[in-house]
Amino acid sequence: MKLVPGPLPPIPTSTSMERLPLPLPFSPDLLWRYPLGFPSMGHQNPPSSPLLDYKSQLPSSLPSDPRVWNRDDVTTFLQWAEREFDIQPIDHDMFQMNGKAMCLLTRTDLSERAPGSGDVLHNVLQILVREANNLQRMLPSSPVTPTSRHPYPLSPHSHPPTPNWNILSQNTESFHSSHAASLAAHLMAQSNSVTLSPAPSVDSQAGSPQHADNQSFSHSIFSMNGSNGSGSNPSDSDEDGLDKKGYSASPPNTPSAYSLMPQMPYMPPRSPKEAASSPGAFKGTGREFFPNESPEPNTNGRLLWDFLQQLLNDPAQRYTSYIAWKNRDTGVFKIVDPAGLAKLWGIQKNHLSMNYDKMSRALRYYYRVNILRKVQGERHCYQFLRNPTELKNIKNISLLRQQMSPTNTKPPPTPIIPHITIKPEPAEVPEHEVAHHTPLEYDDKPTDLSMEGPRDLSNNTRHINIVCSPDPPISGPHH
DNA sequence: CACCCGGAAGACCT
DNA sequence: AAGGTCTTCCGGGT
Repeated sequence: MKLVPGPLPPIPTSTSMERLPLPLPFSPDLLWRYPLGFPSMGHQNPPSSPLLDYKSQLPSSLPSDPRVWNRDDVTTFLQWAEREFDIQPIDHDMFQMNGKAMCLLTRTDLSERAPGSGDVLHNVLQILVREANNLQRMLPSSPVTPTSRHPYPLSPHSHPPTPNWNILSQNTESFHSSHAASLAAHLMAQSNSVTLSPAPSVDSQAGSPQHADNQSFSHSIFSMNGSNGSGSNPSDSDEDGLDKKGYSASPPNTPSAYSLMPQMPYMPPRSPKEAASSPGAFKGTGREFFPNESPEPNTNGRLLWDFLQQLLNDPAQRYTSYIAWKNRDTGVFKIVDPAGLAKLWGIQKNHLSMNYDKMSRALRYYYRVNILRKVQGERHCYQFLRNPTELKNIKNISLLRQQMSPTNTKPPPTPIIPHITIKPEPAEVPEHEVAHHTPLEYDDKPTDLSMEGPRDLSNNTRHINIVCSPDPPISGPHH
C-alpha cells in the first residue's frame, strides 16, 4: 500500500476521507434511465400548462403513454399535433420510430426533425410521459417483471453508437426528490408496459436485442425504457438510491470506504471483501425492494464502470474533484484527479495499493468491450460507450461471448477503433435505424471482459466482432 | 516523465 | 470448478 502522496490524501486518514465524498444517495442509474423530465424529477412545471389539457384530447386510439406507441401511433400523434397546435406540417418520415424512441428525442432533436414544432412536440410528449408516470405510480405496484429488467439481452452488437446522454444531465439534480424513488419504482414497474424491445428491426440489423445497446446509446433506453427496458438497473439504483435518499448502497460500498466515509450508509459488510464486492450486500437492502428483480447483478459500485458512473452522476456533485463529465451527452468524462480517483477505487475494492496505473489498466480492459474508449489527445479523458443500463446488462456479456463463437467472430474490421468524433445523436431508438447509427463501424463489438475469450481472438486485439446473429440474442442462462 | 497500451499471470469473488 | 473482473507487473510507444 503505497499511499499516494498526492493531493489526495490517501485512504485511511480521516482527512483524506474528508475529501471523500459521501456515498451516493442513489444510484445514478436512474438518471440514465429516467432522464426525461419525469414527473417528479424535473421541475414540476411542464413547459406550458395548457398542454396538459391536450392529453385528454389525444386521439382515443392512442395509448396515454407515448412510450408504448408504435410507429403508427406516432404518426397519428403527429397528425393530431399538427391539427391541434396548428403547427407546420411535419415530415413524418423524420419520425419513423416508435413512441419510445420519439420520447427520447431531445427538444433539439425534435426541432431538427420538425422545425418550428419541436418545442411543442417536446412539451406535449413530456407532459404525456409525466402523466403516464404519475398514473403508473398510482397503480398497484406491478411486480417488476423480469422482462423489464432484461428486456433485451445485449446484442453482441451493440456498437456504441454515439451515445447521447444528455438526457441525464437534465434532471440530475432533481433526482433527489423523494419522488425519484417512487418514480423509479413504478417506472420500473411500468417497464412492462413499454415496449422494451426496440423494434425488431433493430434486432434484425443488429442482430440482437442489443439494440438495447444501440439504443441505449441513444439513450433510448433510459428514458423510456429505461424505465422499462432497462429495468435492470432500476433495481439497483432505484432501490437504493432513490428511496432512501441519502442513503444508498451505492458506490462506496467498500467496507473500507464505508467505514471511512461516515455518511455512507451501506450495508454492513459481512466480510471485508465481501462488502466491497459482493452484490449480496445489497440484497439485504435494496434488493428486496424489487422482489422479482431478476438476476440482474447488482453491481452497485462493485465494478469499475459502475463505480465511475456513480461518482460521475452523483447528484450532489461531490466527486467532481476526482472525476467529472466533460460532455455528458456523449459520455465523455475526465479523471480530474487520477491518483485520488484511483485511491477511491482502491478503497472501494479494498486494494489500498491501487494507483492510476493499475486502475487505468482496468479501464483499458473496457475498451475491448466497448464500454469505454479513450478520448485521444486528452489526458485522462475517456468516453463511456454504453449507458449504465446497458452496462448492467452487459453483465451478460459472457453470453455474448458464447454467442460469438470464435467462428462467428469475424476479423476485426478495423484494428483500431476509430476515434470517432462523437456527435450526439438524436435519441432515437428507431426501430431499424438504430443499426445504421453508427457510422463507423465500431465493429468492435463488445466482447467479454474476461480475458479468456479474447485470447482466441486475441489476435484481433481488442475488437471482436460479434457477428450479431440477428436473432436470438442471448437468452440463455448465463451460467 | 507521465501517459497510454496491451499481454500475461494471478487473486479474489460469485 | 469455472468463469468474471479486475489487480499487478511489465515492456514498449508517444
